[in-house]
Amino acid sequence: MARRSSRSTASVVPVGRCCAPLRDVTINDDDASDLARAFAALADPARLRLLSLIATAPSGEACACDLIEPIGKSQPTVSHHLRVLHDAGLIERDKRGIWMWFRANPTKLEQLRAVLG
Amino acid sequence: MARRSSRSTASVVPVGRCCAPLRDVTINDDDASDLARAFAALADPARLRLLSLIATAPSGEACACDLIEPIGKSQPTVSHHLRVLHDAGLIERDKRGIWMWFRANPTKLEQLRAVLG
DNA sequence: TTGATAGATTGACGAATGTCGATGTATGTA
DNA sequence: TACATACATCGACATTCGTCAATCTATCAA
Repeated sequence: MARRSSRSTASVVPVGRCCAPLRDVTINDDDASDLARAFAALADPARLRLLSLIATAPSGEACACDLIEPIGKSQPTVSHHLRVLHDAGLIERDKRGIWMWFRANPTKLEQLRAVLG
Repeated sequence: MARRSSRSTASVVPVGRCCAPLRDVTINDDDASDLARAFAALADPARLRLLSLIATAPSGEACACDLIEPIGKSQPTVSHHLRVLHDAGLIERDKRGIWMWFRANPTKLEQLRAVLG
């Protein structure tokens, strides 16, 4: 689901292209690299907590300002992790006024689920 | 960390304990660390290919001897990656004669799927 | 314009990771 | 016994990663 603004909030990793379940077809090298990047974004406790905090937010989105304290790391560190999640396509972001709002990208999550299926 | 193996085939990370879907309940720090370790095992192209090669093997299992050439890395490197997958609980292993046989652990894969759901 | 606030970026650092050659350890065979 | 094979472990190295203090940029209000 895309964004087409020029200051794009586009993610670095394409969403929804790859792949069949790992057990169905042997994955090739390129797809493996793309997928590995996505899983790498999930390979950190702080990022899993961020994703969970965002995904469980009542409105479906969370402001960065509300994510720093529960994570217990510095603002630059949280900003870095949010960037990694965004680059991996796992979250989308939207600046409104001074605040940056984040929401989970269910399409990407479903893609990863499919690979493990 | 490295419980310097006895001969146990037990995985380091417990299987099937954690967790509810990330979007249902905000994950706590301990569960996030466990999960991050599992996803870290998937965060490398060589390991994803190994897992896929094993999971797509006609008999459901693959010998290490047949995994080195398709990965295109040295024998110690492949051995290392197989160990990481095993420690994460993603594959099981079984030594028969001279050969070490590996198969995917569907329970662990399903656990990770559930977290992303 | 000035000041305050939210968040991103930079630069530096130690820790963790991927890789391979060399070597060690089982297992099977002659 | 001696030797070959399959795999694991060790030691070393370059690269990547997580982290924070300092700094920069954008937005809004007075």
